[in-house]
Amino acid sequence: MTNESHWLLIDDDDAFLQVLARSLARHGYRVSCATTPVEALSVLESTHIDRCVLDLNLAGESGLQLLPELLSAQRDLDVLVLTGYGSIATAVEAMRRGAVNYLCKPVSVSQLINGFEPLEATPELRPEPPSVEEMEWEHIQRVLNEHEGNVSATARALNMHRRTLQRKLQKHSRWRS
Amino acid sequence: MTNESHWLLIDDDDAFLQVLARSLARHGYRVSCATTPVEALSVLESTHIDRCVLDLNLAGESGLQLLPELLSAQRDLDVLVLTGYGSIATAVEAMRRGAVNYLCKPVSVSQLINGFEPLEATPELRPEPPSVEEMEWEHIQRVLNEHEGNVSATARALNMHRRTLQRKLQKHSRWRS
DNA sequence: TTCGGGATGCGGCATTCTGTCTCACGCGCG
DNA sequence: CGCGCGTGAGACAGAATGCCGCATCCCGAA
Repeated sequence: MTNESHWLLIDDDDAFLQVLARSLARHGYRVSCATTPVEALSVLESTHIDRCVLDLNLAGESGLQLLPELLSAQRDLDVLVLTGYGSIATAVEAMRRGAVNYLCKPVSVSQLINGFEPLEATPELRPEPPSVEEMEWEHIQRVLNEHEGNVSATARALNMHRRTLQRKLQKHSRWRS
Repeated sequence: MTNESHWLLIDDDDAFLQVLARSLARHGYRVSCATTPVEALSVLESTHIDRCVLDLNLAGESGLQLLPELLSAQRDLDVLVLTGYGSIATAVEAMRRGAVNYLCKPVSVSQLINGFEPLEATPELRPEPPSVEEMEWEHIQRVLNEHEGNVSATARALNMHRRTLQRKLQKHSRWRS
């Protein structure tokens, strides 16, 4: 039962990329890596890819922007969006742009592989009230996204001090990555 | 410039349904309502619907389950999922099941209408800058209501200490009322 | 080119808020 | 009655916040 799927991993964190690539290779997959949008697109031009793992937090450009470009480069591509700081806003946006799934780090390799499977029986996923912290984080993400990552503008819009927002972002990025 | 779109609103909260229906009617839309899955499906059988607003928190059954049934009843239906407690998991699941968008209550009517627009037509709609404090308060109110005013239960659901919730409620009731 | 405005990251410090523990009280129930 | 549960509130250490400053960058106007 060999697996012929060819994966493309896109993430600006090289260490993470290598670890993940090794794990997938051990599962019998062919794996390519890219750390930048241009690199990813050039891979797609020369190779046929089955499954693509896209990190949203690419240095500089957002992976959200890259997603449609990937799909137009190869229409039958399955793209799974992976992110360190997940939010509903980016999740919906990613799905609307054609991702097949959206997961938050840290994920296990099996979760990742499973994430590409079509709608399996995922029953009883009923919404439960999120904690205020999750709520706050979601909201911050949304507004931050609206302001294109501008921390100062986001802090003003959120009516909170820039220093406070800074510290919140710091803490979350530590815990999530 | 009349608008011929026919909407179907599905929510088990009748009051919410009526308010929303009235607002949409004022915008020139034709609006039907349903409070149960069977009711919704029967509407779809007799009428052609353009836009469907589906609440995830239907009494008993999850709206997530109803979503594919709606789409199989009418294939060209645009379904926007609306939920009180948003989460990444349900958002992704809803999108995978064919929703065109996923929004969290409370939403304005303009947000709702805009949520049906395709991505290209969604430039920068930023009607209000919601502050993080307002967000927190809204959320606390909603969960408090859900727990019928039980402070202890609400604190547990919100993953915060009862004492802290107590103090927040106190402060708000003083300054606001 | 220089200059000014704005964004960012970070240190420090006084003030505020939160987590935790504690007690007292009320209420329904077997 | 005792028991469980919810509520309100005092006290105090530790964490978070508001607010100052300073040092970079980057970028568009002069």
